[in-house]
Amino acid sequence: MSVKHILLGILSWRPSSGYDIKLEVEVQGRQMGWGSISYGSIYPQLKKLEEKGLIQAQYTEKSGRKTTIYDLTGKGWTELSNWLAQPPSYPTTRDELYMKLSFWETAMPEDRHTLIQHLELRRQESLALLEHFQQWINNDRSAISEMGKIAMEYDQARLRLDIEWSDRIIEQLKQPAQPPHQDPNRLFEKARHRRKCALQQDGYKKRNGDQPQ
Amino acid sequence: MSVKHILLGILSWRPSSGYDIKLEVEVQGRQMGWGSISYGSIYPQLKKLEEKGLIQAQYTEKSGRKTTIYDLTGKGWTELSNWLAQPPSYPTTRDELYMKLSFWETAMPEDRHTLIQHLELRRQESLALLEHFQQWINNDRSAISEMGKIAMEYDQARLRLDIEWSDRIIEQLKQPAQPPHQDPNRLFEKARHRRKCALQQDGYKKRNGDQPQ
DNA sequence: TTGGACATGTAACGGGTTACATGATTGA
DNA sequence: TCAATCATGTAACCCGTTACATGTCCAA
Repeated sequence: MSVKHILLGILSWRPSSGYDIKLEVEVQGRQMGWGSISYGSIYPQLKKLEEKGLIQAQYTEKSGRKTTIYDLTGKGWTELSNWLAQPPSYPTTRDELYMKLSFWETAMPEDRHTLIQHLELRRQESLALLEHFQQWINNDRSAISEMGKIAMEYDQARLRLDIEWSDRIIEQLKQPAQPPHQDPNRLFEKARHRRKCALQQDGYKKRNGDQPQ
Repeated sequence: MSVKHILLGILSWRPSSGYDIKLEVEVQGRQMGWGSISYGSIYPQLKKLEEKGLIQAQYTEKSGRKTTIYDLTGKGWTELSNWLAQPPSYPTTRDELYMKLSFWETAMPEDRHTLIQHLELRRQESLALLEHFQQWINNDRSAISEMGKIAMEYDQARLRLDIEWSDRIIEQLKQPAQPPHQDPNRLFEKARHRRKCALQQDGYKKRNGDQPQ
């Protein structure tokens, strides 16, 4: 889950410097849905892993520049295996768009246009990622294992679903607003009222130069 | 993206105490893919939001117990709207299973069984979540907006895809191992060799009581 | 009368990013 | 010679969780 394991994993592919790792994560991470990892995270962690004897430094020259290449030790390989054998925890995604979708009705029901823009942005980003993928998977430069391929195909399927749903939601948002699917306690009505009152009161305060507290 | 906005969002649904919010996030968060938020995060943040004048406390009695109910102020509502109007950032998911899938080939290619177990666990978890959803969406107790419904349907579609793919991958893993999809530099071969050497060397050290460093 | 839900808090810690600092090499 | 890339690091900070502390009310 942590940077530590990602580093061990990347080093299992090939011996690398901190700089290499950063680049690798930048590229691979794009696919995998993790963003990049900062140097402030990588270098200290590499030191720690070396102290623990999980990786080993080798000071070499690489095209004229000196760099420190790390590789896994036996202990490192077994540590990596142990981690892989642990049952993975269920992923949690904090999708800002999804959250905004859930709060939209109470906070700004009158403005469907902005929400459509958000969805179009998302659609476009997913599409870009999908294309990036499609050219990656057969680029003949990168090593892709049997499982790596499966994982990528799965990712592509997910992206296609995302795009499909973006379209579907945009379509619906262009139609006139529907009443809530269900609302046994008239919550949305109340929320709208609370909002109106709160905004009015605020306006009143401003007009009279009232300071809160 | 932060706790702050989630709190404002939840409070837009209905005025709530810190305790209420925790419960709400527990239930809703299940669906939405965010986990829960700790009290250590909620209460201090509520104080801060009150200081900033985004929310307002009201000390009341609720079925015999005194609680502090917060509600949005006008300023709070506009802050929430402003946030909603910001283009959402593309979500990053750190899926441990996905990562393990990518590292599996180099670190433990011989053990496909454990990986199958991971996938079966994932399949089962996704299925449970899907069922939870299906009963939620028509429970006639919760308020579900037009967009909330769409979001949930999208989630269900995603979960069904996840389950479908778990099955597909499990199926493939039960077949004999395939060679890499592509590997122009014989990376996987090399990795296997590096691993073997590293483990042997480690074994050697142990046999001779050699201390690292 | 006791355990469990309700209810609120805080201090220490952890894991990460940001921003900053430094310097070597290379190609335009 | 100057900008870009390669390369490594650190200190301050941010945001959140964990663990702990405290107390009330209700039902079995």
